[in-house]
Parts: sequence; structure tokens; C-alpha cells
Amino acid sequence: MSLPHAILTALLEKPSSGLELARRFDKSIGYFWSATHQQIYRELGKLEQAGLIRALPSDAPTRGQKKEYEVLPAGRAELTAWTARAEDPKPIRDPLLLRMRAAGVVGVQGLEAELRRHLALHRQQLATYTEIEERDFPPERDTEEDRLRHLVLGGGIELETFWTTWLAKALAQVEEMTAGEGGAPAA
Amino acid sequence: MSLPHAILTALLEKPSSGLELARRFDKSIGYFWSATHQQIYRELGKLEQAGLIRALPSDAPTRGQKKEYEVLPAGRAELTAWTARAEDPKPIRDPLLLRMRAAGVVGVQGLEAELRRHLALHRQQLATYTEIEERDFPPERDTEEDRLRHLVLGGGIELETFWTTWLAKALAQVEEMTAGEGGAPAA
DNA sequence: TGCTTCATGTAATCTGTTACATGATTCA
DNA sequence: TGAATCATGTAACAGATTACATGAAGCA
Repeated sequence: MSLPHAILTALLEKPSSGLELARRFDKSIGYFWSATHQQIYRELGKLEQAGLIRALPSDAPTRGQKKEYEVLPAGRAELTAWTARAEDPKPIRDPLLLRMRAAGVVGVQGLEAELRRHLALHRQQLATYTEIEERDFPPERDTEEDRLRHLVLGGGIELETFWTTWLAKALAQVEEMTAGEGGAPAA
Repeated sequence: MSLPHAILTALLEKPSSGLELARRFDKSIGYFWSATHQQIYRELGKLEQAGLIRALPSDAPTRGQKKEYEVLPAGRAELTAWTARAEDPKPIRDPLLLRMRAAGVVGVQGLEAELRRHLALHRQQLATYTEIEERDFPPERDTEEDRLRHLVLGGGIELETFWTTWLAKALAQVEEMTAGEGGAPAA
């Protein structure tokens, strides 16, 4: 139930069309809530139906034509309420951790390459975030919005830092295993 | 595409019925891949259809009767292949980070309580993992499977550690904001 | 005119969630 | 017998993914 709120937030920051939103979901907002353009169009339809947003009146509202949306008061109210609503964190659900566990049962062949690849991807993501931090958040930030955005970005940076250090450690151990024996589980 | 592999892994560790699997998904495997019993039953049906697992022949295979499954060679092969398959990490998708961002736009009222609640939940989860580590992983572990399982658990511990420290920091800043002003965004 | 890009959308499918139905077993 | 629990399952829906369809605008 977070996609509609992600869209409301993005639209409050700046009224946009569906495709513009999709592009912003590839950056900025998308760094912690991803969505495809199909999801976005569908959700825009629902939000409009529900009276939380409306299309800006324009000359040509047909297919293939740009269609911009803005948030209505009801939409802002819903977003405000959601900010304070009790919602439990979801349990961890990570395919890579699961694969490590599976490797314990069927052997570690091929796992090393995957760990290496993931490590590279996370390092890259970490570099991207760090760049953004240096560019957008100079030491003297003052507005509340800036501080919250910086906190969120900091969360992303620390998460990627966790993954790079954990993957490096895991890789070292798996390398040892692969070197040591044929790859069959030792149990 | 991870649920079938989670089930294969669990069944290789120990042939089980649907409900037994569901229970194990509330512990152990479920610490990094959760699933409800409905998902599990549906998936067991598919896996059996596909010839990756089979029901252990028993006297009474009716409704309400326990039905145990074991992994067939094709299932083990599929799991082995999956372990080495290239699969990119999914982008971060976290509702709490999103809510912080939304709070930057509509104000931080009510957010503090949620942060506090999440902090408590993550601390509890961290304590649970740490207990398991102390109980199940004494210093002299030797089999490959043990080492991999310990790595996975370590990942969970470090993830929860990240959340507790990040949430504590976020909470401190949001407290400051709530104390300072009425809660309206400062932009 | 035809190619490319921008933009909106439909359809099908898969995954996950919630609520409920039903049979078997145990034990008071 | 009747209540509680164990166990398997159905149904309906919500959310996410993938592939494809279609129209508009710019430009060579």
C-alpha cells in the first residue's frame, strides 16, 4: 500500500505526467521505492477516480498526449495520515541470502561469481549515493525537508555499505571453500 | 521466483508436509524468506506437477490427512542451477524511508511514534538473532553448511544492527524538529 | 513519406494476502 | 458427544512484472 503514497509525494514535490513520474522513479524517489510506468499509470487512474489527484485541465487530453496531474486537498490529507499510521516493518526477504542457504545444501559451485557480481553492483550503487550526497547536501543544510531527505539518503548509503562489507566477507569464505574442495557440501 | 527454491531447500533439509513447512517458514528459513501456508500449498502443487518433488506414498492421501513431500533429482538439479544463476539484486523498496520523505513534504506529525515503534521491533529482532547465534553457532563450527548458515545469520544481524542505529539517529533528529516547531514543513 | 522518440495505455500472468471452508484427530 | 487443534485446501483479491498496442510530434 505504498505506491499511491509514493506518487502523492512525488506529485506534491512537482505536478507531473505519468512518464515524468516514471523517470523520477528511476532516480530520486526510485532509490527507495521503485515502480514501472505501467504501475504508475494504473495507480494514477485509481487516485484520480478516488478524488485524491486531478488532471490539470489542458487543451488536448487524448491518448499520446501529455497529461499532467496535481494533488487535491484530499490527497494531501491522505498522505499526512499515512505518515503517522502504524505499519509494521516487513520481514527480510532476500533471494541472495536464500541462495547462500541453498548452497549449503547443494554445494557452492557458481555462487562465487554471483557474489562477485553483486558486490560490484552494490559498490556502484554506493558510489552513486555518495556522489548525490556530496552534490546535494553540503554541510550547511537548514530546512526540515532537506534534513529528512538527507536522513533517507544516509539510510541508503548505510544499507549499501552493509552489503558491500558483508558480501566481501562472504566472498572470502566462499573462495576458501571453492579452493579447498570440489564444491560438494561437506556435511 | 524464489519461493519454489526456498521450498526445495527446506525439503532437502528435511522432507515435510505443507503445515510443517509453514511452521519452519516462521523460524529459520523464514528469517530471510517469509511465506504463508496458502502460498506454500499452492507452490507445493506446482512443484509436484512439474516433477520436482513428490508426495511420499502413504496410506491415506485425503483432505485433512498429513501429506509429506520429498525432493526428486530434477528438483535438486533445479536448485543447484538456481544457486549459480545470474539474478540482479532488487532495488531498495522500503515504506519507512518513503514515509520519511513524505514527512518532508506534509510535516512530521506522528512520525516520531512510528520511528520509536520500529526501533523497538528491530531491537527485538536483533536480540532474537543474537540469541540464535549464541545457541547454534559456537566458535568451532566446521562443516561448509554451518559456515554458510552462519554467514546468512550474520547478514541478518548486521541488517538489524543497521536499522537500530539508523532509526536511533533519525529519531533524534525528528524529536528535535517536533520540539522546535508545530510540525509544518519548514520549506 | 518513413523513422524515431515521446507518451499513454491494455492484457496476461505471476506473486502475495486475506478470509473462509472442511476433514481428521485428540482428549475431556 | 463436543470442543480444540491439526491439517489441507478454495476463492477472491491486491500488487507487481512483462509484453505488447497505439497515437502524437519532430525531423530527415
